[in-house]
Amino acid sequence: MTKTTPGLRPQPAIGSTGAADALSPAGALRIGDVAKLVGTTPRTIRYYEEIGLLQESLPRTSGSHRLYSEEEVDRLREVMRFKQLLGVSLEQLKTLLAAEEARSAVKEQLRRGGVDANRRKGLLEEALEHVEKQLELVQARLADLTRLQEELCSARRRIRCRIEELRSG
Amino acid sequence: MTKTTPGLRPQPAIGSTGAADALSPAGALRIGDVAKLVGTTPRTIRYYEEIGLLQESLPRTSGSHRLYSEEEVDRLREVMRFKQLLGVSLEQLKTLLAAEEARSAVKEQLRRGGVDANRRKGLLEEALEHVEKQLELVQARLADLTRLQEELCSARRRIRCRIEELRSG
DNA sequence: TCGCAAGCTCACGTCAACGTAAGGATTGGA
DNA sequence: TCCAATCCTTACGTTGACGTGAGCTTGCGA
Repeated sequence: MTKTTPGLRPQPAIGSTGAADALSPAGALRIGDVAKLVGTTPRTIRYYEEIGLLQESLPRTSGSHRLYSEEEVDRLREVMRFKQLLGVSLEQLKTLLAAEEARSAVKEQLRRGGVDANRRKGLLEEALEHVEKQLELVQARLADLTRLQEELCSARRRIRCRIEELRSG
Repeated sequence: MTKTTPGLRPQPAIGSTGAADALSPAGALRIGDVAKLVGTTPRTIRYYEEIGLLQESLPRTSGSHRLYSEEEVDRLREVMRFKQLLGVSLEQLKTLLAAEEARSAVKEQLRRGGVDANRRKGLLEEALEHVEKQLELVQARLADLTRLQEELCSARRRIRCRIEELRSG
């Protein structure tokens, strides 16, 4: 706690330098605010954009400061969550999270009122595939972890039993 | 698949250059065999030894080739399992896996017939603490993964529903 | 209008976790 | 005995995932 403690945990605060709502697009956030919200650093966000894990954050401000919508914040949250829980590389995450892109493409198409049913169905099925792939991974990991947990529990039982033996025997 | 595909998956084979049982100590394995068994490389095993994650593999052959017992292979398996499932650094693993050391100390003491009950109890309680720490971590991870799984399941449901709507509506 | 915190773009630094190559010693089978 | 495969140590290279300035521009509260 010598410095200013950059804060690794997500901050519930929203306003960065005071009260700041309704910037250019509705509810746009700057990179520093986003970083605090999700518990990371601006550099990391830029890096994720650099390697194509996040889109290029268009549009920016009249200058060239990045602006983020709530959706993009959610996307970032997903990225970090999958990264932490599945322990996969960012490269793998790029393909794994293609689902989100399909989903947001669906939303986008919905908003524009484009009602090409075939195209929508295609996008939905694509999204479905990706989600199923994610599920497979998550469930495989869950199975492994559950086995590990069981083994640890029985190890704990055995140890407790031995201690008990020593105490009474 | 252009090169020789070093083989990342654990091999069920045991004999390395043919049939090799009963070397110096009973059932001793050489580093290459161990690597194949657990699905890694000799370099990695040496590295783990170098940073103190594995003990120094004593004794060696009359030359200075490392020899491993089944116990040491199991230890390595544990290391890799925790690493993959918990996604922690090797440094953290060093403290986290101290449990195994306590447990093997107990076994060691048992084999030697040393029946200092107090010492044994101490070791057992130490092992218990470590196992409980491991369990906490595993269970926390399990909880997070379970939530993620549920969310993915409901996302899947929603997508399927929409596809169905498109099909019949 | 001014000032300063926060952003931007290079570009180099870093740290963990190994890979890889060099040069030589060991092993176990033919 | 001999030799190809394996192993040894030492040391430098690499890759992913950011950290850390430098030098400059922007945003915004006083």
